[in-house]
Amino acid sequence: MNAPRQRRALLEELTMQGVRLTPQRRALIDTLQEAERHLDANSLLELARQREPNLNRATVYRTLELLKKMRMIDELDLLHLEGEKHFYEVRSSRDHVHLACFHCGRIEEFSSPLFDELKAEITTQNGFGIRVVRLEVGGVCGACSMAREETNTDTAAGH
Amino acid sequence: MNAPRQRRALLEELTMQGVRLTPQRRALIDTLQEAERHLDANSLLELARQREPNLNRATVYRTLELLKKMRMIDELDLLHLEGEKHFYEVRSSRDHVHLACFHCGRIEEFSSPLFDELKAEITTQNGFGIRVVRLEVGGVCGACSMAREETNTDTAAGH
DNA sequence: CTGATTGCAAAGAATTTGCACTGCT
DNA sequence: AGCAGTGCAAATTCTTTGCAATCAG
Repeated sequence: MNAPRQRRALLEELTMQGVRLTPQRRALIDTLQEAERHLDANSLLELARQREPNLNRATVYRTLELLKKMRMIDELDLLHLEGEKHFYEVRSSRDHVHLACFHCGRIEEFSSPLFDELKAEITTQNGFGIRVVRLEVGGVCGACSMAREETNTDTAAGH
Repeated sequence: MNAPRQRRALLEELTMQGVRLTPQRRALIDTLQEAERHLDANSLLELARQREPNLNRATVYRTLELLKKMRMIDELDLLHLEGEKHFYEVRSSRDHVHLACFHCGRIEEFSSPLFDELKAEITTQNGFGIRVVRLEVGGVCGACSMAREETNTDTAAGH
């Protein structure tokens, strides 16, 4: 019972800001909020069309731009694991690191007090007013590196 | 007396890895290393052509790909401050944050022990083998936010 | 000598834009 | 009713690719 509340909040926030609520936008926002993975523009289009068949690709980009500007979503690249697309996620209460595994392609999220401290440091030491933070890490995830070690016990070529 | 030494190191590293050293690659690597700002593929092409006029755009991309794979350069987006280009920098000894000012467009670099600790935490807590780290922060830099405050003392709209 | 590297030109992927029409508030 | 929002199709921007010619080691 959490997602519906959050969704309403987003939609309300938009109307409060004087943004018109069209069926297209509703479909896009609902889709973004219910997504279980990070969506790129194209997947978002396809998924949102299941709710609102009358939805154009250009509208997707325009809406993403809008939501980005209103700081309701964050844009990620996930280190270009697949092509040059961007991925989007609804802004959560807490910034987190994205760990992208080059091997299996999985994305882990990780938040830590150290991250928050680092942000605080940036603000105080540089007088920098943070609006967006994007921390992406690429490498080999725990599961994959274990799998690799097993494979490599006989070859002795550990990487 | 530092840059030349570093340059030799990069070129040597490449030959050691059995990579052929063409004039084109030399020009690209020299240009990257002597650059005072973050270069995108197109600026890199233009600058490197001053050294090696016989240099094609495709070669630029292929070389960047090579250097990325060999972990000699890092790729940045700088939060798409201008278009969707990528920017490149020679890997330095220490990872650092990129602070991109939405107002004046300047890029500040910032490194901190906290950042290193955070990376260590990612390794130990997640068993994640880090290969690339990209931390990009967007907002308003110190200089610009001071300038804004002055402008806003009479309007009282402090953001 | 020979396979890696390049140039060229064309293709591709992702995103943006101009304009007439539509529909939210 | 009026203007923000949309669809459509064309344009842009950035990057990749196939293939023949070239060159580094």
